[in-house]
Amino acid sequence: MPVQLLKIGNRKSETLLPTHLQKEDLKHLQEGFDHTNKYFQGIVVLSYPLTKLGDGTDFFKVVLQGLDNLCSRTNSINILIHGKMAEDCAKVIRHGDTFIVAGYKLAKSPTAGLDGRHGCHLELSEEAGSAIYSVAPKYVYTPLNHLKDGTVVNLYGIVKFFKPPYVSKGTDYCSVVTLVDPSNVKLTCTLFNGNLDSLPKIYKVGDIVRFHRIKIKEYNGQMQGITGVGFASLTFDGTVGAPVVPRSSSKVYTFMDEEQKTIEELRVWAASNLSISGPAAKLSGVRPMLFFDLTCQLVGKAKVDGSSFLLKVWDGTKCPYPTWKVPVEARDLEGEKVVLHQLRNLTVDVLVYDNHVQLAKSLKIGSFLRIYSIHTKQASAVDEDVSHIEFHLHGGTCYGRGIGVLPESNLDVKELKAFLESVDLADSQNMESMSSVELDSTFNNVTGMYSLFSVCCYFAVLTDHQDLNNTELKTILNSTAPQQYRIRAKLRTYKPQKLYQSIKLYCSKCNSLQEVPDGDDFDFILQGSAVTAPNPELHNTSWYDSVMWTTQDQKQRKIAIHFVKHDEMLQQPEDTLLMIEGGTLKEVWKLTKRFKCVIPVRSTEDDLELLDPSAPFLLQGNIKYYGCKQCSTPKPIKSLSSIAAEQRPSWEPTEIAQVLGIVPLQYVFIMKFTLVDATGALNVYLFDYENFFQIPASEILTNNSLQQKMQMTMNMLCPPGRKLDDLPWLECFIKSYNVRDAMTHQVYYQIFDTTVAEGVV
DNA sequence: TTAGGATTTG
Repeated sequence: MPVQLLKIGNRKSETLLPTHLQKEDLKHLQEGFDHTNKYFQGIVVLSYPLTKLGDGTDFFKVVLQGLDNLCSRTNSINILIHGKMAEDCAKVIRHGDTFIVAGYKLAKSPTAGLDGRHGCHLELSEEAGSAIYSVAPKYVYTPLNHLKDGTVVNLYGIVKFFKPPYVSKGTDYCSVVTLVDPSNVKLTCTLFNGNLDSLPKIYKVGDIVRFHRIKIKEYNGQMQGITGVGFASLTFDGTVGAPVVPRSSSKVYTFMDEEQKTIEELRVWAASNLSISGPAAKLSGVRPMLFFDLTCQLVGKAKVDGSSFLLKVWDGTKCPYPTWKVPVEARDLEGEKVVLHQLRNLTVDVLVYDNHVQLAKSLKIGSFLRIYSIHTKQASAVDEDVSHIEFHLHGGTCYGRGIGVLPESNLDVKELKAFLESVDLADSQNMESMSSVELDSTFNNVTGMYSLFSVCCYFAVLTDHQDLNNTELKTILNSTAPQQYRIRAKLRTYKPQKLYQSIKLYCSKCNSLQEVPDGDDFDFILQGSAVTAPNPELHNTSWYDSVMWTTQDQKQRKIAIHFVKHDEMLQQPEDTLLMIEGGTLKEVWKLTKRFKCVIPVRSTEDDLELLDPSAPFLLQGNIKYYGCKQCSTPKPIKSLSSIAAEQRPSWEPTEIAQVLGIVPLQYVFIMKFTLVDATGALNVYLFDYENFFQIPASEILTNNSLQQKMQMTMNMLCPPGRKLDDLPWLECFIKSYNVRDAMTHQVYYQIFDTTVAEGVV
């Protein structure tokens, strides 16, 4: 049996001492007594190094002192541990810890005369059925505003700043960590250890740490933390609702309900009191002249010179600028040749300098890294017309500059891995994914634009009805509706010119169209609903768990989050639906980054309810889902529990809308195209969810690159500043239909079954 | 011992 951790106290999740065991006093540890169901408890006052006996078995000796008479030397007893148990015990035992031993054999101590300890010793081994329990000490944690010079304390803190471990100029690794806690006091800690694993495994600002036995010293008029004997740390993800799983710097640690509660409270405090930045930058989002943290996979590495080293990395997205390639000897480049070639358009070269070289050299190809504070530098080589972007990890550790290796269990790594597996490599090599800068420069340069069109042209392709022949526009204008046609025409102009204005919300039940509300409307509704405090009686039901806290600012706003459970368990954040009361727009937005679905709600006397019908009833990723005010008849929130009870709740917006009695509005593109051919001109409407542009209308408002893609498509269909003769041909299907009222009759035309695709002239 | 947060200038 390995050494078990035991907490003496009254909490339910503790490993309990078997009930048949009874405490034995030191004075009863005598030959002739029955020790079968007895245990002895004492404090470690001395331990000897682990050794091997003549027969090769491990042997470990500790001295335990009884609790009743702490001063007397005869109050201590030798404990001799053999075999596997000796090894286990040697790893965890620390001077001053309390241990319980049971199932021991008692024998006369041959050294009693010399060491003055108890006349008998206790022998333990796994084979003899012995057990050792380590009694978790009751730790006291000092708030950061109560630290005193020269003390050794235990503390919790939220990481406000950190330098990932780096090789110091001495013998150890060093990591600098600045913490903050609800007392709003900061503490910068300088942590040293020769073993990388013994330093806190901090991956991002906002992580929460628990430090044990950290030395407090005053330095430059401020308190400072520094590692000392027995320093140990645990690190946790700081996201509200994420699983509370400690990343440990030591093999054995205590972590129970009380600690879990502390972490959850700190997360909640941090969520409303600290501004922790949003999602990390991707290569597709980099701009010149900035510093950013990159989560990526290492594809290749090479020595460059004495003070710099090359890392070739990718994150599955394409940098929108031309990137530099650091020239290295082929024989110096480590990494799978085939992979390096396959990913050549997606990898970027990061040059690391000085103190980072040693760590960079030791990195394994394929490992997942977070490179902190990479500098993107704009530069141009003598023989290049356009500038390129360079990635540098400069020397030094300012601003946390450095490299961290992330384990595969890390949530960000899991997400990145899944994304990397989904990347279509063929896609990165064709023109469609030509970086936007390359395209921009093509468009800004007339010669370039024409040359692009001389080899390729964009036009609409027909997805069906291939049997239809082309009809001239004049013929269509002279025909009665309704009919369907295939046409070949040029796009002379279109409305709206500001493409984002083409997005509307459409109700398929009452056929109404409306503008997409802007963020301010939603913010206003959220502020209004925050006036009603969450009703605690509605918290923690059979199908959701609730947390509530009050902001520390003057408003003393109460926020409640209800995490919907599945099978009585909380799900992973990426699968979780949660409901929030009293949150601000920013807080709601932050939650959507981490959790699958967010539903803003407010309390009534007997159930939660949706906010005003003009607010989104659901947020998923970047998308806000709205319901039709006329057609919806909202049902109580508890109707959601029926989806939560499904075997695999998928949290589809349509399904959520249905159970909540909401008729969802759909995002659509509405545009007016003026088409011309040799015979006439025709105004045609585009009403489309996603087929025409191959872009979902729901995503375009929140996605810059999709907006760029749409603009590119329109520039292809209707190149600005071009004469009519030079416009590309567009083929599509249109249908005519009648709109009548008492006074008027009009024929309208609409594009259907048409998708924009690239075609060669 | 090391570093003690507060961007390199390749």
